Amino acid sequence: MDPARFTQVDPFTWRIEPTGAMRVPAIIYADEALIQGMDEKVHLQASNVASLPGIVGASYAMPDAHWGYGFPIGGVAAFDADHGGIVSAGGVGFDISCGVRTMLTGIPVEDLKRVAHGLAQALYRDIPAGVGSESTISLDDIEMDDMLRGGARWAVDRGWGEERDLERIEENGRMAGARPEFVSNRAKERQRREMGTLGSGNHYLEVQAIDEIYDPEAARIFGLQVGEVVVTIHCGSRGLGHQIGSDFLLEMVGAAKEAGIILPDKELACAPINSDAGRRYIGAMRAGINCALANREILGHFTRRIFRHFFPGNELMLLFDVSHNTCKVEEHEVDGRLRSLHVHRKGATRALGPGHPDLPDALKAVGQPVLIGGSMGTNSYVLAGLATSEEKSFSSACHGAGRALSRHAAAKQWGGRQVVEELARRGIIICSPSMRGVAEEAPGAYKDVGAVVVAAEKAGLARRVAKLSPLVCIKG
DNA sequence: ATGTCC
Repeated sequence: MDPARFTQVDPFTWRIEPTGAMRVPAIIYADEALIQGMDEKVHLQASNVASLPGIVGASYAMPDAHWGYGFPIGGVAAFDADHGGIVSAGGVGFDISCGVRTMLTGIPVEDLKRVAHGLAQALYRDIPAGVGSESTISLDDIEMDDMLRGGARWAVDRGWGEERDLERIEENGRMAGARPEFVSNRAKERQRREMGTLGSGNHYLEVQAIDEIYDPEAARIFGLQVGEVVVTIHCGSRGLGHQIGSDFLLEMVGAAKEAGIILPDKELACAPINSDAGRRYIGAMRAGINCALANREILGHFTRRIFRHFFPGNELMLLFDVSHNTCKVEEHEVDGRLRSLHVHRKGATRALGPGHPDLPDALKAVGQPVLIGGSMGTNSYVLAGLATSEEKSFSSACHGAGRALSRHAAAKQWGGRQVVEELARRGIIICSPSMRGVAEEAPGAYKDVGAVVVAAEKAGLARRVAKLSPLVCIKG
């Protein structure tokens, strides 16, 4: 995008003044190079979101923002129910509660490398990955509803996780207010055999080395040490979340019309928070959040089992589990007044600063771990929340590198085998059921995640704590 | 993202 289309507030803040139907400004956090490389559609989509009823503050886009369905991916927007605020399925995203968890192994990189090939094979064999992948777990109707109400808490109670994980998961592992009765039977049917599966696209399980520490005090509290290994899992609510999104997108087109909301783009379909469709979506979406939390907890459990086979007695400690596709009710200070807002984060990570009451005691001094997934074969980062992000982005930060090339363009440019071989030469083991998928996820198809996290840090959204590099990647 | 178009 042409930087001249913005009012530059500071080197990392770019503002679109309200024009036409926009009720508030749109604000993008990025450096000039990221703005120049950013999808043209982000300007339009962030402006469109700013026109929706009840929006508070501004429509925000993170440094990794790119074109999405209606709302940009990397978008943050908060709405006030008492001022006609809306909720939008497209503002959450199709993969409800897609997110990242990182687990600490305490294993030195040298020890891991000795068993890397066997470990990769075992992970690939036991972690179902790819489109339509199914696990050995099958849920009947009662179990399904228990899972949708209980999230990771349910998984722990069923023996697929550990009690102490829960305080390291957003919402302590269980999203309150979930309403399984508002989730369609079709959505539940799709999920019946998909618990504990990775899915496809940009989802992965990665064994990573801690390469560099930027903030020694935060790293110490997070338990991150250079030369040790961590495991990061990126996935979401699989078929169930996707079906909830599809069901309600359709319904919200009608709901918006009924409420007299003029949509600049049909993909912004939404419903007033205080409406039947709005309330039902929120209840169903929260059930979708629990599905994703349970899914990542089960995947963590499978991972522990495999690691213990190679490293007897090893305990994988959960650093944190955080979503980047949600709509959550949160208290935020706006113009000196505390307001209850429905905060949509679509491809944006919650990033609570130090001292936030929702953080576990052990993390209060440094702030929330903000887990930034790189693309396959590139670095990932662990950031920590900053107090400044509260007023800048309703306590949100970026979520990953963001695509530079479309899936189609990437598949035209590279072959899957070629990508696997090139990464193997750099000592990175890739296992995937889909060579087409590997080509689409080639490192060159993504922006530089390093530039994204520096921009997030300089903009005051979150600060860098550690850099991770991949050793083994199980790719969906 | 997604039983990648019921």
